[in-house]
Amino acid sequence: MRHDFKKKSKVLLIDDNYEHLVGIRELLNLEGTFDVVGIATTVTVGLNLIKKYQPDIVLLDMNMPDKDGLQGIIEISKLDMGTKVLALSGYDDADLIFRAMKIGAKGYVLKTMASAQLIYAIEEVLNGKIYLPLALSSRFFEYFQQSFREEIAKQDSNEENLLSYLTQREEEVLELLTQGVTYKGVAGKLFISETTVKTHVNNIFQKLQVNDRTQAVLYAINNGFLTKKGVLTGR
Amino acid sequence: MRHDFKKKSKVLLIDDNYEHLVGIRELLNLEGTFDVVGIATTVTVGLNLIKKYQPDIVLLDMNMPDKDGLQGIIEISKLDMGTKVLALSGYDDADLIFRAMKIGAKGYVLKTMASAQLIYAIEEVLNGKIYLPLALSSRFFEYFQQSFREEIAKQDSNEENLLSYLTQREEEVLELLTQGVTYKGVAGKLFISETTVKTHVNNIFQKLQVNDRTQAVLYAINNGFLTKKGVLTGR
DNA sequence: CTTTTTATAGACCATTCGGTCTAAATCCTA
DNA sequence: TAGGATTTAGACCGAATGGTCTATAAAAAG
Repeated sequence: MRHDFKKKSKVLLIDDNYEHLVGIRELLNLEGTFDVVGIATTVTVGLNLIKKYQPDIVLLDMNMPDKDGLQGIIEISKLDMGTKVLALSGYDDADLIFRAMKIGAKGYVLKTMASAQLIYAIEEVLNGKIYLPLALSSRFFEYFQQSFREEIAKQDSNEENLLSYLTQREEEVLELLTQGVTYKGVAGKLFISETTVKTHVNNIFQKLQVNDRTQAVLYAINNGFLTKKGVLTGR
Repeated sequence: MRHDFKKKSKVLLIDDNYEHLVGIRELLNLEGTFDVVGIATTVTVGLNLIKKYQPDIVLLDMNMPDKDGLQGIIEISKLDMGTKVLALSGYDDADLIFRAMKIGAKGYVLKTMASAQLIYAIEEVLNGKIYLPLALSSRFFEYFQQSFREEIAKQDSNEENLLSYLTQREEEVLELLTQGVTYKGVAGKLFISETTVKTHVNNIFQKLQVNDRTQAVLYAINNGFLTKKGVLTGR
């Protein structure tokens, strides 16, 4: 399903570089299928224009003087108007790309890109797709995998993961501990005596080599206990 | 920099469907630039072949009988031989794609794809790149953004986040609590009396509406306290 | 220049938690 | 079936934690 042909798509531009701003506006106007409803050189002004004109898409420069471009994306999405954000930047900073995509940008393009590519990116995003140039998506994936590397290393290391020494029952107890339940509470939920819970908990401490419940909970969280349980699925 | 021309790249195939396995082998042999050093119909056998032949790349079917394909990726990377994994699957399951990429797959291709595309994907991965067909990378990004949506929602909701009521000092104390430090420990680290720490902690409990330190720590973790502090950056 | 907030700290007490020891019933395995 | 692991549970004690109240000095807000 391609986007609506009858109405021109409403576009809003936010960039602190006025020359660039006007340049893009001219480019989009020449294209004929876009209606640039507003331009802004600050995020704050841009947000007000978005509220007023309800554009379909916003081209947002990541390097803004008044506010962080990332914060801009968050605030636009908080308006909850379904406005799509295409991030613009001069640099192919992997971390920036990752964070922009993470908080909901529909695409990320470099200012150095050919104008035809920019047009294409805008159209793709308007059609509900996500646009990342090949080079940037590579950077993205590298960063993505890197950021999960340590996390994975912990979870898959069956040999070093002290959690694997826990018995079934101890896991159940630990799971309740990670929900902030007290001895009494655990006893009630598992239908066993409070003393028994204490015994289990003490054994857990021994196995995880910690001294108190807080440390046990932290160990569990930092070593994939919850993700294994499916409590935090999707992460 | 393209990959080495002098030596053929060593490829290993793991797929429980023998017909498919042989088909791909023929395809790669015909291509002439690949050396299929082994084929396996189970992950376990595949792992042994990898140890023996040290292939440059492994084409790994995600839908295996003996072990999960995801587990296969993890175990291959645990061999720590730099073996690249190209995931094969019959379905474009967003969750599966996401998880495969998360744990380090260098690419993901559908079995229904044209053989020329498969060849291309293998070459890209061998050249150190990451290959995802456009359609799949869209699915990936959708899933990616979806999985971070709730997390973001919490962190940016300044209005509902009880953490914002904490004073500077209380935040410092809470940060130490999230490291499993005791009253005595906090007192020592902040150079204040133990009583003072208790006062702060009690105030924190009031503000976060919890009853004990474990619950406070859990609230902090679940509401972006650590990520704001930059402790878990990159996530 | 007041008022409020924040940071500090003590006293007191009840509750919870953690450590250790013992022990019985059950389950699993060799 | 004998031995080991698991789950259950009690007793006892000291240490840590949580609740409440009061109070002072400094800092921030008005």
